[in-house]
Amino acid sequence: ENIFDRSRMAPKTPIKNEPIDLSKQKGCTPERNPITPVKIIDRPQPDPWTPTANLKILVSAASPDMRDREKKKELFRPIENSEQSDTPDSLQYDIVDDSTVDEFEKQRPSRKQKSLGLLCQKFLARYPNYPLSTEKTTISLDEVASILGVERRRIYDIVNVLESLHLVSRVAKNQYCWHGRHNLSQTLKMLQEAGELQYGELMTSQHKDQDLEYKFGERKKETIPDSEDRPLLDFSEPDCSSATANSRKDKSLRIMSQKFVMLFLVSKTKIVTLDIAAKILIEETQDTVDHSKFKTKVRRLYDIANVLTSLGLIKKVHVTEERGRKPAFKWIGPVEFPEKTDELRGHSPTSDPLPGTQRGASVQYQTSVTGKQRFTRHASFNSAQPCEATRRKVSSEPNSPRQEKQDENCSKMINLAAVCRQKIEEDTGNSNTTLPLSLLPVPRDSDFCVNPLPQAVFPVVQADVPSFSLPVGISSQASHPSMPAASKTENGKPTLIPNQPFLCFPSSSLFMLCGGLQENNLSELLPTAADLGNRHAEAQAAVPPTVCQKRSSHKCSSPSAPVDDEEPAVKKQTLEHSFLPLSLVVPKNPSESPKAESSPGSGCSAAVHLETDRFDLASPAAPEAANKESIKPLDCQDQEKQSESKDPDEPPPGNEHISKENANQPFQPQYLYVQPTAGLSSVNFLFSANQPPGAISLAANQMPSLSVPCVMVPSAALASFPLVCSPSFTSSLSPAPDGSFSAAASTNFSMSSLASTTPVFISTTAIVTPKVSPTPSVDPQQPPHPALHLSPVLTRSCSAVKLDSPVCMGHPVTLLKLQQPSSAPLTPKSIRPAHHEAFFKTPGSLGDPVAWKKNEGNQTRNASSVQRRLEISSTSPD
DNA sequence: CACTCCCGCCAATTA
DNA sequence: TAATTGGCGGGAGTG
Repeated sequence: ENIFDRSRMAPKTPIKNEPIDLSKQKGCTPERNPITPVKIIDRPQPDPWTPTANLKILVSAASPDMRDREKKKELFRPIENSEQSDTPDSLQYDIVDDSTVDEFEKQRPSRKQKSLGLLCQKFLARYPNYPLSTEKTTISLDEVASILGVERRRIYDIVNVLESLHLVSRVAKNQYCWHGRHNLSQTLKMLQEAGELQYGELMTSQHKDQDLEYKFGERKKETIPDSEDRPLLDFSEPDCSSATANSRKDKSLRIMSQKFVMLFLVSKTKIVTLDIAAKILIEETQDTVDHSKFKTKVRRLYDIANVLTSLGLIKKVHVTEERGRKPAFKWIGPVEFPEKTDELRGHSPTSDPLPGTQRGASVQYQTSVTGKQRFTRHASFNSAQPCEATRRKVSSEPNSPRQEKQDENCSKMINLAAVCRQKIEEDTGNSNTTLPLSLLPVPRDSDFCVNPLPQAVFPVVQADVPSFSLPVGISSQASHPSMPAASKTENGKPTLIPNQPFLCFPSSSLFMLCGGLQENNLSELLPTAADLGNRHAEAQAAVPPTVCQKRSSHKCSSPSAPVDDEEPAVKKQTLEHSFLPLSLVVPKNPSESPKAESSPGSGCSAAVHLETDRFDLASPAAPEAANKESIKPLDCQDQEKQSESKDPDEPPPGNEHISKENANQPFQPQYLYVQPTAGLSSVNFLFSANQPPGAISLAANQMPSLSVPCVMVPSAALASFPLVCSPSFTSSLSPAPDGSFSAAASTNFSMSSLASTTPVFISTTAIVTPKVSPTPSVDPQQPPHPALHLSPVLTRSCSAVKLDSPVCMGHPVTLLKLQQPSSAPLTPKSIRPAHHEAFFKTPGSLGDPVAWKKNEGNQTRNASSVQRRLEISSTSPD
């Protein structure tokens, strides 16, 4: 009801009997006072107050009961359906009201008065739709239950649905955090996308609902489980989830709710009949569905529908078909989301007139900046929370900031990945190509990270554009809400992102990821960087829109995370050997730096690890991410050595440290070049091995977030491209015009090693396209850019990515092997180990092996990816 | 009678 | 073991 205007928010309030305890509303905005007789109808009525309204008000004032009545009416009326009208309705509505009003007997609490819908309204009335970000409103189940005069059970029903839409998130036992609708659109967008993947075909293929039905029958099998069971939107971490995963927890209401919403979003008509929804939602095959199950499902759908209705997202209608009239619900919530995901999806980029990147970016940017809350950064996003399991465990503690970051990071990373991927495809022209990384957020996978990222968000780089760069989120957004500046993408120009360490070279499908060297500084830098970035961006025009943040850590992981380092390490190694044929190129500086010392091999391994591992992991999030500060050099020997000279352990105070280096010796970044292996055929990765301490770090715990400046180059590309990337990116990126940067820049080229391999150059300096005017120098002091961290998330995303990412749809993507513990072939099937399956299964799916298999196409792949995820998680624990 | 969907048992999970 | 969560379905209101 209140959805649209907050101004009107106040409403309903007083619940019938109970005295409300305002105190409990911790965060509530002051404004809300009770009572507005709101009648809002679906239609946006600018001015709520109609003559009738006044009347109503009076009435309500007079008696609470009356008020209730009114509410009910309001609530239900719209539902009552009618096909719809727009304005007229309201009028009628009012009229009707009056007439009918009397009928309602007030006293006895009719069933309706106890309806979930009404209850939900009351519930919602207590919290602002758009709470100030500053205030965190916590919801105590007990309190609410008592206030609303209902049993807790009912509150769960409401909260679960709200949680599925991320309007609230569970913080701890009995405690939920109210986020409001800030992220609703993002969530919906995600759902829509996810829905398209899952049900899209259905919908598209047939327009009619009826058809859908039929199709469903067939399709149901296919649609399966994996995705289904897990909360699509929950951006939880996969890993975690896997562990506990299946329990009923994530099973029903939440997921059902999301699926239900997805159906609406996917449906052209925006109308979904209950029975169809029920059928679709029933995991089992349709045929098997026993009636009882169906009935149960329907019951649940009503529950959900009531809540959604209260949220103003749907309304009840009836559709008449041959068979008669069937109950149905119509989506009345937002339909269009800011960006179309499609762009990402695959549509040929080329066709895009604008440089997608920019465009998308800009959009996103705006979005984020503006009203919507940056999905990325918004705290509320946290809701995204890590997998439930995890969450719950942690439940006692309120969301840690970390989580937030992670989420954000995840999303950013994903975006980035998506971009890259797309880019690759574009450049390559070959969609089929297997990409080493599939960064795209897959809906299924999305569980983990995906937040809100609307794919659309990703800026897609257009072919025309020479290069694009993605800014990686810098520090956690939290710290910088203002990231926006960075995001502008003004033109497609090259690449540098102010904050962002990643560079992608469009041209040859090369992607460069450049990390600012020092993470440490990031935090500090960011702000500055951002500013600079803006300017810079403007000046240069190439601004990356997305906000990828630098790193992400999983909340799960804590720095101290228990996770065994070793295992991951082991895995990594294994992987290395088996999978990655790496050729490491370590360019050393001719210069003095001792760092160079590291042997390529070592470097490689380290680097590799980083990459690989993180693919999944759940491990502890690298703490580093969390703080910019602490990232230390990884285990890389190289670094260590390097660091030794400096102080390995100590993360240099960043700036100084850096400055020194720059001054004295240019950085010499080492890059690891990963040859395309079977799996990776299309892309090569270059990671710089020697970074200043800050640059690459593997967290000790495996969580390594990788903050590495790295370059990914498609193998093909290598041949042709000369790519230059400066690890120290800073200069280029950072806006700082000062010339500090210069030193570093020119210095290192270590062509030699690279040369052997390819024509690619990586230089310390950032040399990018011409456009980027390298502003000469950045302050050495300010390490302009945060190093890029591949957050676990990212990694994970990579690994996790399904073969078919939604985005890719058609293109099978190969997962990075890195993740795989074993050298097994990449094929999806082979990949999944039996035991994994177990994890994978959802209650529903479990039973039906056949179904499982059936899912071949996408499903299978998905499954595999999922499994993979699971696997990892499972293994590590072991 | 068909829809809705409230109610609350009771199992799974957590604390 | 106690408390939370939440699946589930009987069966009661409503129209």
